[in-house]
Amino acid sequence: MKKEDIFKKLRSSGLRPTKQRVEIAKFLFDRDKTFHFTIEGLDNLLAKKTTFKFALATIYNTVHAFKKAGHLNEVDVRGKKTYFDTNITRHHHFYDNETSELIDIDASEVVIQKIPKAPNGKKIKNVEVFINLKN
Amino acid sequence: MKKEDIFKKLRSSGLRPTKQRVEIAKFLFDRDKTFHFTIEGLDNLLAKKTTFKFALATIYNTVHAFKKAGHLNEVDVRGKKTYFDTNITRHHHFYDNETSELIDIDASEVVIQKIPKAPNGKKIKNVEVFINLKN
DNA sequence: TTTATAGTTTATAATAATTCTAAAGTAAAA
DNA sequence: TTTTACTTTAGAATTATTATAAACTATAAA
Repeated sequence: MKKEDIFKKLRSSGLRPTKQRVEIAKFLFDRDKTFHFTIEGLDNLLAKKTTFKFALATIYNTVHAFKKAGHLNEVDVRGKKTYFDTNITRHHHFYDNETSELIDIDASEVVIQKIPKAPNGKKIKNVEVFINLKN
Repeated sequence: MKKEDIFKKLRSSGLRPTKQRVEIAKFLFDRDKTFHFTIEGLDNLLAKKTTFKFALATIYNTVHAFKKAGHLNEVDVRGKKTYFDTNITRHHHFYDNETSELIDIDASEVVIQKIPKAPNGKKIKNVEVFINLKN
């Protein structure tokens, strides 16, 4: 992913391509596979993998800005920390309780035959399947 | 639900039937329909609906003791607060983002036709379907 | 029944994750 | 350039939850 593309990605979603945002975007989006993370985890990884120094608040700000712009998804996981996912397509998750690890499941791998209809006046926004794993 | 039954329920799961536990158990389990709550919500309701005074820590302790004993389930909901559910059978949920309300879906109302197999050496513990609602 | 003991409750302090604040810094517009 | 609006930052504040340790209480033992 070229620097220009990152700039475009940021600009097109109304985000100024600051040093911090570009570094974080490079780290998050320049990869082949989906990446799941918590803010704390991202903070640690950025500290290790980049020479740049980020305020924790900036990581919160940036991740939320990316999420708002649709570049990141938030995942429902039981527990205190919020998980994010670079996979923004509709998909599902395995969750390994032992390791607190999330694994993506492509939407095509889950077929639901029957589902109840939404209650009074409501509509179904989306259906998430969450598969808990054990050893 | 008679007081004796509550005593039994508590004793049989190794919990002394203290005043606090009996009151909270009555409030939680003596109802026809499933009840979903957060600790904060339960605290407010207990303050309104009972004459008894509970320390917040006791509510946390008690709810966790009930959960550990299998009388309550914890539900995965995005957000800071932990949700609990008096429905301890395997089931699914609607979640109404507008009102932060959970609605139970009976297991029989969801039929999944296809599901991926668990990764390397892991087993599937359970499958949760979470249906987000919109207006 | 008392007494002992082990489990409970309580107020408060501590912790953890996250958000807020306001000052200093920086990208882009004028 | 200069200005303006957006960003970053360190640290304070907030929120949900857990830990602590002293007072209390249900139960077992005498």
